[in-house]
Amino acid sequence: MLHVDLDQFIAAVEVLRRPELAGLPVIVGGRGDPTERAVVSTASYEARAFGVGSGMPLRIAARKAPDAVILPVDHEAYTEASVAVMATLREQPGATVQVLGWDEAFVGVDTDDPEAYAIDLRRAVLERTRLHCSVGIGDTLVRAKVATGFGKPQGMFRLTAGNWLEVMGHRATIELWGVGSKISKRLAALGISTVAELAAADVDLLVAEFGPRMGPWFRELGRGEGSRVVDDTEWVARGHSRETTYQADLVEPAEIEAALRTLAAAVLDDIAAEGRPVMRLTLKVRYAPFLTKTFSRKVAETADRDEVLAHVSRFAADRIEPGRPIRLLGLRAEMPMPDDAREGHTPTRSGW
DNA sequence: TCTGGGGTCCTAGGACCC
DNA sequence: TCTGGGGTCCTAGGACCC
Repeated sequence: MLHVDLDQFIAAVEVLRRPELAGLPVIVGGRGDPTERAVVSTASYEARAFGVGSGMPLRIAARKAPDAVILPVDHEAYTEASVAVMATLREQPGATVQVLGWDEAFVGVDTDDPEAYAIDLRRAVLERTRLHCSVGIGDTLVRAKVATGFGKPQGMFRLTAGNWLEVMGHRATIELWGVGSKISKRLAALGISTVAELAAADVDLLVAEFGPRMGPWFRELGRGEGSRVVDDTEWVARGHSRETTYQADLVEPAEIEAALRTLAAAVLDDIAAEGRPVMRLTLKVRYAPFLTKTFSRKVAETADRDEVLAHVSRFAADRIEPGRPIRLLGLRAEMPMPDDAREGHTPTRSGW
């Protein structure tokens, strides 16, 4: 199977509609104002050369690359480009497409020459959308996904059971898809630093540290093993959420109430658009400067807006500490899964 | 340097039931 | 004195990804 990942997707979309930006350091984030609380969504390769990367506070990015063009995030433009890319992938002969995000997807295909297929696919995406992508080829989803990193930019790479350990064995576990900084540190504390060590680790040791599901799963990850199935069943959201970081901390009860209503309205609009009820609410509060609390409450299934709003108000009154400055509020609502989806696999994580 | 926003899944521990 | 065992449901929190 193949994994397709667009190169510097967001920055590339911006450059397409402003050709004069080609070759310049471009940073996209927040409302495009580096004096605000916001972070970098994407930086062009030219901006990355200054040490700017995704997730970095916009203020810091602007300091590192003072001449960079800083643009606001434009979700609609990226969604539109993404739709065109995914449609192109689905048009490829024999392709099964599993979308992972705006700018990446797995493509399942039965072919004797995946490299030739990948070349055709990259050309088709470029012709249709003027966007460049990189392709990973693998015999499992994990190997295909990891392979893409070695193909970037504008290239391709193949990882299989045959060369996995040769290519990945000596690398740090954090280079695996699904191992982040915390897990890599916990693994290191167990004496497991490299992918090869993880692949050969004692599964009981991993179970004791990470539990009955994650333990064995991490060892599979070290071996590059996992699902070989590209799943194109339609995505059903488990929930919807909104969160906002306020430019000035909230203190007054009235402004907190108003902020919550704004969040709730947006979340309820998303859910109403799907015609589904609400089953559980999660409230997220970040007290200044950076203490984050989340609270979760199951509610009687309802599609009634006022009822949900009343739940949110009561919940907030119960949980939010009065008088303490609030930097962020978030609200997530979860929906019951439809019966047909509930039975199925979960494509993102346990599907590996 | 000071940390967005939208998602998913897993684990632990307490309450409760038989 | 020492205090079952299994199961489900619920909430809080952790970790990861794009």
